[in-house]
Amino acid sequence: MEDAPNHPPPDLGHLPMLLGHALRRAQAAVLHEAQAGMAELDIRPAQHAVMQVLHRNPGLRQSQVSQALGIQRTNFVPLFDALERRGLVERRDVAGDRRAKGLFLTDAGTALLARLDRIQAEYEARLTARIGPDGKQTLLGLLARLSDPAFGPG
Amino acid sequence: MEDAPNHPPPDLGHLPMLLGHALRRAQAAVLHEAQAGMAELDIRPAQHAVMQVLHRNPGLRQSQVSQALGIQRTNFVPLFDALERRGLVERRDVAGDRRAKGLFLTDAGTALLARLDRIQAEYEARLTARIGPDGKQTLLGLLARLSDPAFGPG
DNA sequence: CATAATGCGTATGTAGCATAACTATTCGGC
DNA sequence: GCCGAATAGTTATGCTACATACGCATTATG
Repeated sequence: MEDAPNHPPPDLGHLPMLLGHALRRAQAAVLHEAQAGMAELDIRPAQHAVMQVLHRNPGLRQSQVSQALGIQRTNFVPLFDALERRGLVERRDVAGDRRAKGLFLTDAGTALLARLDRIQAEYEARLTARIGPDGKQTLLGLLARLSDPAFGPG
Repeated sequence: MEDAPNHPPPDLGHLPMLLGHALRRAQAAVLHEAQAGMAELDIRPAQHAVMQVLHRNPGLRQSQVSQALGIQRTNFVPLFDALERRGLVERRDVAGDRRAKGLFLTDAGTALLARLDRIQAEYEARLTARIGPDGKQTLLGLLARLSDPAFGPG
């Protein structure tokens, strides 16, 4: 027959009721959609986020950007290197502290960011369509409380 | 001073309003908590899930288990190998199909699973406490709709 | 000025996820 | 019965994410 072999779906027990499991699956699905959209531009979501932060905060130090995004300083380096090799961003020396590097978007980076933002808006809209605007707000609130216990019932 | 340097928090723009971003952070936080609980037993969440499925569905094939959990067949092998080396599970030949292997928990595996389930219940309760039982149900519903578009508004 | 702390970078290891290719076995059509 | 397609499992490999330890230059502190 079509594609329904003798696979009676296994009994997953209460696994679908576990937050970790549901989160993992949802995150995988969403990530997949995000990557599909940006794959043609060869930019990963984390890199896009970096570019967005730099657009609003030119000159930030690496440690500030990576901390703001929850990326480890050490893993930030190759991620940013790849962007710099493509001429989308650059490190400039900081006046007054010769250790630090200020991070900036180039013109090419700013241009690409505009395209990325448009793509992002599209799939964000697709996702929102699945749960409705209210659902999205509710979801964001719940996720924030899970991420950061300090959020309380806010 | 303590640990409040001259870091004025960067402007993240609408990044916190993005589902992908919020999901990634929440998933990282929850995964961290899960791993912390099971680290002492040297079992990872995916392995625990496999054991749970086998407990309810003894004799399942590898492809069925991995498909049910959203793991690729190919990555399932080393994951299961590790469990088998520890004597927690086993592969048995299947009558009627010499290609297939039926998967089973051993007694040791069943015993360990009980401990894992208890640990899991604990941190699941901790997580639920952060958002309330209603919040959890709402969250699970929204995540399911994100994961699987077919879920519709059902 | 010696020492600690900071900002950045390198090296390394592990886990997760994905693809291609292989063996053994079973199935389908003839 | 035989041959090609499909299936179950496995191996090999690469890439990304994430974590830790360490080193180097520079700056801050006492």
